[in-house]
Amino acid sequence: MSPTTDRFVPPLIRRLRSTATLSETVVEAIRTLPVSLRSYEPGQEILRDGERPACCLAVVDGWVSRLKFLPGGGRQIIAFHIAGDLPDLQSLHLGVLDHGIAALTPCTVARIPHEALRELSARLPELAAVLWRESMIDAALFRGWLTANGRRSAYGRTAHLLCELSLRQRAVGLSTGRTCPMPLRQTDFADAMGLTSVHIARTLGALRKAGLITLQARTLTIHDWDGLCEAAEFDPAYLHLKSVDR
Amino acid sequence: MSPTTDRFVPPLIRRLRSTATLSETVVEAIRTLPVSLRSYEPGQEILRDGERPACCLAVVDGWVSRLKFLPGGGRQIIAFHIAGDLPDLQSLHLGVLDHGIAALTPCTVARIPHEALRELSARLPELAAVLWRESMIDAALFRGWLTANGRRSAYGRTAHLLCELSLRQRAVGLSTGRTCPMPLRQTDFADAMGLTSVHIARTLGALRKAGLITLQARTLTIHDWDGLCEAAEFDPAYLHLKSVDR
DNA sequence: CGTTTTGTTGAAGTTCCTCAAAGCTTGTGG
DNA sequence: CCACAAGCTTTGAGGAACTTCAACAAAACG
Repeated sequence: MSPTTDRFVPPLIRRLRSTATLSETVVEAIRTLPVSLRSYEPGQEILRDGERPACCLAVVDGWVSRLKFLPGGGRQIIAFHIAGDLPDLQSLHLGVLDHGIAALTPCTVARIPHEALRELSARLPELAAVLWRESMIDAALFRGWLTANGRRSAYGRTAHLLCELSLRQRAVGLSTGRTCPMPLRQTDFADAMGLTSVHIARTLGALRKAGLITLQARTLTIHDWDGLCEAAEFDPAYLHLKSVDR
Repeated sequence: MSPTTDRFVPPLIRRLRSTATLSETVVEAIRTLPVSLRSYEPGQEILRDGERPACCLAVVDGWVSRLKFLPGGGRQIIAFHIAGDLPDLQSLHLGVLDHGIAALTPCTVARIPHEALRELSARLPELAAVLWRESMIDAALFRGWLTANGRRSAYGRTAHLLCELSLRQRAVGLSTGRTCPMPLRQTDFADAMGLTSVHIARTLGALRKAGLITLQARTLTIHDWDGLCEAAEFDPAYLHLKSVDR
């Protein structure tokens, strides 16, 4: 196996196994995919809104965000992605990208040619099903965010996002215990939840004062998971994880 | 052809053709799908949150909404669906439903067994691709709503939703000219956009006073499409329609 | 034609925003 | 290793957007 494959495959498999059962055949097939790696600096654009990419992306390490810009200058983050995620699987069937993809932290991203994915899926329906499922989970997260942002207060919304990001990292082994990486700036929180960074500061302060979390040095510690879930009205069903142990 | 098929197929084909090119083979294949029709009254539940449906739905006539309820009593509508739409295509690969599906108006819905869809897609990769694409467009709408609700004022948001619903109906031949059906109550607008129905009343009043629309007798008339688009910062790209003529 | 649902309007309250300044981190070059 | 700059976070004060409560008007429905 090439060193590229060795870096690219483990996080992806880990992610796919967190939501579905993979046969060894599929794992072996994924190992044969021809990918190229590239690294990005925070803020750097990976794919531009309106592009017609010929590859799908897989996050190898670091964090990636997907975002839309409004003509009037507004910025909305629509998703955060961690190692193992496939942030633009949809481009396989949609052609034109309807949002941008950018590095949130220093990160490494693999590019998998559409061609290769299509061929392999055609030969291996099980792989096609896994990918389709993965793209459906992507959509489920949008639904989760839509209701979080639509019907929760700033306090509940923030708690909800922290629950989600903590659980997703835990599900792929990027965190254990009560602590996890949390590299988002307050402007990132703000643009994800449709608030201002000033209000995020106050809201995080309130969550801290309530004894639910601490957030410093890009690390989140959840002191009271049940309390945070309650504040968030958090129901992890929309993440479609195989096991939701805590 | 059975009378059931005769009612079910035309709107679906019309919808699929609005976003993709269909071969005659695929159209013929769709005609062979075994479906059953059922009618619902406004507000009636079609599928319940948490269910594991064994069928996909296709809207035959009327409007359907997808929604989530929060423990605290909040209600968020995450999508509106019109004739030809496939409102829970995702259940084909997701198993558990993470939201409810309900009738918005009197409507007729077709049920297509997962089994039948899977078999047919396996035999006809072109059909699988069309369905996958359709489910990706569903996700694209969530992204559109997420940014609309996150980064637009009530005024812009409302304008945006009206633009979308008008254009989607136009794309499948459910409206022509400046007018289209608009059966939503103000509470439906409110629950879709994360606002209160009282504020919707004021916002619709403002759009009316600005000379952009009139909305009465469940009919929307857009007097100034360009003006409405401008107020909405509307870019139809996220609908992924084949032609966006106006 | 009465009853129920839906829409409109007013007044007061809350949440969140804007503007602004100060404190804190993080990173960089000397 | 320190000094400084740049970016990020915190806090305050005032304002705008949206909500709540409430009453009434207008459709829709049987």
